[in-house]
Amino acid sequence: MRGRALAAAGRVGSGGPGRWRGDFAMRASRLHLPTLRDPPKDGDTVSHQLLVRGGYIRRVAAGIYSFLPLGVRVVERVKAIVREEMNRAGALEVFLPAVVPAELWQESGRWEKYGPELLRLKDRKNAEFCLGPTHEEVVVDLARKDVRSYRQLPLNFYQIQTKFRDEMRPRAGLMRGREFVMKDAYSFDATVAGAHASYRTMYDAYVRTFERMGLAFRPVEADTGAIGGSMSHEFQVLADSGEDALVACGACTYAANVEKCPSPAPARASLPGDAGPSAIVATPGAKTIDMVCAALGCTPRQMIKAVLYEADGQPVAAFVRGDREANEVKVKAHLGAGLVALADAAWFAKATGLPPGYVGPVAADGSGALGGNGGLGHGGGVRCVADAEVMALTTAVCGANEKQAHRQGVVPVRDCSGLTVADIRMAVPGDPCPQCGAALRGFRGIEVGHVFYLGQKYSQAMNATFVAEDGTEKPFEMGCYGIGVTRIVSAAIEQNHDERGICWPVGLAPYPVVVLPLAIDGPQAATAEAIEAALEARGIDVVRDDRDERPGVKFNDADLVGYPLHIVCGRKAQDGVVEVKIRRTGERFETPVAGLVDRVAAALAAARAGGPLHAAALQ
RNA sequence: CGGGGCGUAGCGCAGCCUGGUAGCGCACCAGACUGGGGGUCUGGGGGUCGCAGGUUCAAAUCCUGUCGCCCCGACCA
Repeated sequence: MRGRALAAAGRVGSGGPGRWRGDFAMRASRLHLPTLRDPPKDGDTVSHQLLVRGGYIRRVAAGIYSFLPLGVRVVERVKAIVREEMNRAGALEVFLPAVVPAELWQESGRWEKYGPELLRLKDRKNAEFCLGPTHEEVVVDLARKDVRSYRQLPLNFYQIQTKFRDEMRPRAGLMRGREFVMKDAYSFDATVAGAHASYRTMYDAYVRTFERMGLAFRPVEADTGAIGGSMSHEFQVLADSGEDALVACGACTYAANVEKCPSPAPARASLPGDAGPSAIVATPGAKTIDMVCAALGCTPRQMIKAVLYEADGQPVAAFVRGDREANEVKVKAHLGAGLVALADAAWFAKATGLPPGYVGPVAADGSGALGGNGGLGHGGGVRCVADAEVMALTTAVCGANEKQAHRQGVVPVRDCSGLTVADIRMAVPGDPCPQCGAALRGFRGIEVGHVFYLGQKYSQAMNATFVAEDGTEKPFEMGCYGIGVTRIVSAAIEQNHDERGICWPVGLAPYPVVVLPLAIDGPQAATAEAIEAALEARGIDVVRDDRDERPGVKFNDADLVGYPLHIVCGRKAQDGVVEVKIRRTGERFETPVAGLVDRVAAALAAARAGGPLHAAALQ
C-alpha cells in the first residue's frame, strides 16, 4: 500500500520515524472518523469527552479502550518523539513480555507486596503469571543473564509496552486507565556516581521530550515512596484538572509535589507566665473544625486537629493546626512505618478507647502533661506526633478525649509532652521556598513522567551482579524512568482545548493540516486536491475533507478533531485564493495558493520543535 | 473498598411513581431542495427495555437477586 501510493505520487517518501505515509486514509470519507455531536455519558473529564467525540477512542470496559485510526496516530506521534529522545540519550530499545512468570516477582518480593493491583493469571498447567504493571523484575533478569563486567556498563534499556494495573477505581478515561501504554527505561551502572549521571541524562531527555510535544510542564521533586532511594522527579503537565497538587517557586527553579515539599519549622512558643490551666467545655454535635470554631468562638488556626492513622497495625494520632492538612507521606517517613493509612474510626476507637472526632494531645484526666509513653488511650499505647506548628501556638483548642467535648486554653509547650514533634503538614501556596525563601505558588498537574534513582533495591533482591573494576562482585546501581504514553494523549488535551474541541500541539496532531473544500466539485474541490497532493509530496500529513457535507459540518468537525492548521477552499478558490485558519488562536486570513505549501511546510517545521504556529509566516 | 447515581435503537434521553400496541432528538438508508459554522422536506430501517428469577390474565414499569458502568472519597510503582 505504502509503496504503491508513493510510486503513484512519483516521489520518494521521507517521513521520519513514526510517520505513515502514502496510504489512502487522508480523505476524510475514508478515514473512519465517527465524530459525535453529543458528549458520551461515560465520564465527564474534558479530554475523555473530546477523545470520544472526536473519534479517537471508544470505551471497551472500565479503564480499557480501543483506539480508532486517529487515536492510533496520536499515540504513534508520542511514541516517535519518546523513541527519538531515548535513542538520542543512548538508551537501547528492547521489548519485554507483558505476561510475566510469578517466580520473578516472588524473587523481588513484590508478588506478596504489590497487592490486588497486580492482575494474576494461571496458565493451563496452573503455573502463575501476572500482567506486568512495571518491569523491574524482567529487566533485572535480562541484565543479570548477560552482563558480567563493569566494562559492559553503563546500560539503559527501554521499552514501549502495554501495562496493566487493576486499579481500584479507573477514572478520567486515558488519564487513569487499567490498561495503558507506557515507556519504561531502566539504567544499570557500576557506581553510584554513574547512576546519578544516568539519572541526569534521562532527566534532560525528558525535558526535551516534553518540550517537543509542546506541553507546558514542570519537573518537580517527588516522594520516593515505598521504593526508597534518594532521588525522584515527576514531570507534571500543568492543568487545573490535574490530580496532583504542586508548589513552585517564582524566584528560583524549585518545584515539588506538595507531599514532598518540606515546611519550615516555626519557633516553639514561649511559656506565658500568666496562662491559666486548660479546661474542658462541652461541644455537643461539633464534629468539624468549623463547628467547633463557631461554638467556641475561635479560628481554625487556633485549633489542633487530630488525624488518626493506622501504621503497621498500630494506632497513631497526628496533630496539625486546624487550618492545615496532614501529609501522610511525611507522617509515614517520620514513623519509619511500612504501611500507613487513615484509620477506620471504629477500629481506632476500639483499639484506643478514644473518641474519634474528639481526640486531642492532652490526656483525658486534664492533669496536664501526658505520661512518658505517648500517654493517650488506655495503657498509653497511642503513638503521637505533632506538627512543629502546633508547638508554636501560644494557646489552642483541641479535642478533650471525651465524647462531645473540647479542651480550651491549651498551652501546647506546657500541656503536650508525650509526643514527638516533626514536619508533618502538607505544603501550601504561600509557604516559603525551601531553597530561596520566596513565596511558593500553587499549581495542579498531571504526572506524565517519573524518573527514579533505585540504587540496589532490585539488583540486590534478585542477585543481579557484575564484576567491578576492583574484582569484587557488586549489585547493579539502577534507575528507572517512566513516561505515560497514553496518559500524555489525555494530558495534552486537558491543556490544549477550547469549547469547540481539541487544539493539538503540532508535534502531537494526528494530521497537522486539514483541507476543507466547501464544494465537492468544481474549482474548490480541484484546488483542495491540488493542495493535498502538494502537501503530501512535501511529506506533510494532511486530511482532505471530501465528504458531501455542508460547510458547517466540516468546520465543526475540523475544530473538534483539532487539526492545528485548516485550509479552506471556498468561493475564491477559482481566483487562486484560499483561507487559512490557525486552530489554536482562531486567526484566519486569505492567502494565495501560490507558494502556500512552502509557507505551510516552513511554519510546521518551526512549530514542530514545540512552539506555536505563527500566522505571519503563512500569509 | 465506603457513599451517590445510571443501565430503554449507534449516541443522548423520555416512559417506570399509577402494569395494558416501546417513544423523542441526533445519527443511519432512499429521494428532492440546499450549499461559508452541525440546513429543510418526504419516505424508510433499526430495540433480547443489562441479565436471572418472582408476582400478575398481562411487566420497561412492581418485588428479589445479580452483573455492568459513571461520579465523589479512600488507594496509587
